Amino acid sequence: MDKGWGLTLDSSSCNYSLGFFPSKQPANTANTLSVSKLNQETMFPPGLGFPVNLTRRDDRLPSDDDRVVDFFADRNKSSSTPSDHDDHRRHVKTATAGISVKKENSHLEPPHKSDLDVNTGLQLLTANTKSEQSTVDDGVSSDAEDKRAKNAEDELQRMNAENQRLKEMLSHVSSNYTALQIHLTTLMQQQQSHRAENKEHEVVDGKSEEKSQNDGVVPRQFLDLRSSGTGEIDDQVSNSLSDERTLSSTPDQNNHNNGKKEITREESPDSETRAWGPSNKVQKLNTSTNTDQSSPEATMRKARVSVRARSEAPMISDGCQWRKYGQKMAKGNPCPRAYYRCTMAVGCPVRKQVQRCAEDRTILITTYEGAHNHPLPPAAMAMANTTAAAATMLLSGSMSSADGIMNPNLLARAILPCSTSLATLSASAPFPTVTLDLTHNPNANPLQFQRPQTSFQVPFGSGPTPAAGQLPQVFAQALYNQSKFSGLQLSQDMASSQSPNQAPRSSLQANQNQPSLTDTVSAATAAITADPNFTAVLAAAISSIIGGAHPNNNNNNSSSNPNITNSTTISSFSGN
DNA sequence: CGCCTTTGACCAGCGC
DNA sequence: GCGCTGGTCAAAGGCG
Repeated sequence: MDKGWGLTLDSSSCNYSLGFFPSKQPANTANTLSVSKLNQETMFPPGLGFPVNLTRRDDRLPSDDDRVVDFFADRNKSSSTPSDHDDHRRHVKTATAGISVKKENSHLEPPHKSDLDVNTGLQLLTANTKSEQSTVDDGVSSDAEDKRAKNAEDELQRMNAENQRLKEMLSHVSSNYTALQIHLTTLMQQQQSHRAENKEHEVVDGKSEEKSQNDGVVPRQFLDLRSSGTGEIDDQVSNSLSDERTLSSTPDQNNHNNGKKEITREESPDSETRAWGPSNKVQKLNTSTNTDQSSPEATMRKARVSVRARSEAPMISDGCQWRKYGQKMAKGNPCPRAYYRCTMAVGCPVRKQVQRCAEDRTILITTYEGAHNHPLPPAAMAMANTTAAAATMLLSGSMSSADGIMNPNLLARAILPCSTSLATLSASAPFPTVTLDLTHNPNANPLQFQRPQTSFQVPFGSGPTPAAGQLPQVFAQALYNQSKFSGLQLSQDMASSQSPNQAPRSSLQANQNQPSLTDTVSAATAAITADPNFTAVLAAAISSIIGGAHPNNNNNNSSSNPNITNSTTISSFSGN
């Protein structure tokens, strides 16, 4: 494995890891920061675009290496009375503050005892308490109590010191991330200026690039921050980003798509892209001031994600609870448009419109607006994170563009980098809108695929009808397509037919040529998409990588879903 | 009884 | 200013 950012999925330990891999390091020895699926409080610190292994130990959850749990187990065996046991439990919980950080073979600094396992002290405490217990049993009184108090005090001090060290580690990681982000921004700016000089060339290159995209040969690896030996950001990403800017700045380039409805500025006569609520102000806002950008909620409220999916049901099942508050006949569409608001929490700003497509009434157009301000059930995480990520990228893309115009190609490919025909941006609409066209789904349902050895269960909530439950399928299909082009590599038994050294592009070809591998990929995709934490990680990663993304995504806390039974390494960030 | 849908009224923005 | 349109509100009624 080369140097760069990567995401590893270790389902055997129920961990996702997103980290920076120094050169030639296997994933499991990389300087990764892992997110424990078992912990309910997986954190995505606002300043950090990637998850940090700052997890809270939960003694209700079993873990092989959780020495807190082990300690309690020992206490359960040796404790004389329940009250005594509870006292010890409280004591230890207070001492450890319930926070542990595990760093795997850090290359940033020499391994430290506390880095390897913060709970080491607990072993000592266990030994101490055990010896104390026997002492008490022998009838020796005051000296033992003093000794115990002293030991407890020492432990408290030690834990405080450990906590301090952990804080330093966190700030160190945070500063590293900030430095990387600044570096990325600088490189992108340099590339952009460089590309601007060669704009004439870009016009020509743009044609060939568009052709390649239409052929579906050249993937956009939107999470590929793999870098060269000096830790610099891959040129491909920078080129890609600057290419996008160049292309978007020349609208004519977007029309070289053989008449297909591709990533273009949507000239939709459909009224679905019209103003929505206070959105009528948007045109003013676009032309006058962007003061609302200072308000994340306001901007999130404006960004809209429209999903087109085939469904016979009146409304797709996305896991959320909605209340219909209005229905209108929209111009140009004989089908009424229904307005829903999220009722999973009081004051949740998320709304959605549901309307059938005028041209094809089997297509249900669902437009989401806003970000949930409450925890979501697992069934709702996929959709919520997808829309939130799309909205975040839409806004961040529009803000980060040099000319102040959002970058449709980049954004659409960031959402669905594999299939440019699936994502459409509407710049003409009052609101910046991402349209995910998920109606092109000729393949079999990957979620229904089952490997002989492994069976993946999909936790998405099924709708009242099969059609109503189709949405996760199309999302999985979209991700499946993405995986085909982003070099999704499966390790061990998941992809035994593929060499681990195989280049991602080769894996692309392998995917196209080998049905078995395609099935494997689809199965893995199903498993991955079935897990809401993955989408959370993905959304956070996307948000952080695209740059300046609004980190206040509330969709990062979800319950675990340890359905994946294989150890899978996603090297979709690998590129060349 | 509480929650939900229905549906007409109301409001705001935009174009003529 | 007026009409059109999109979006929201809220009263009324239905349903479990």
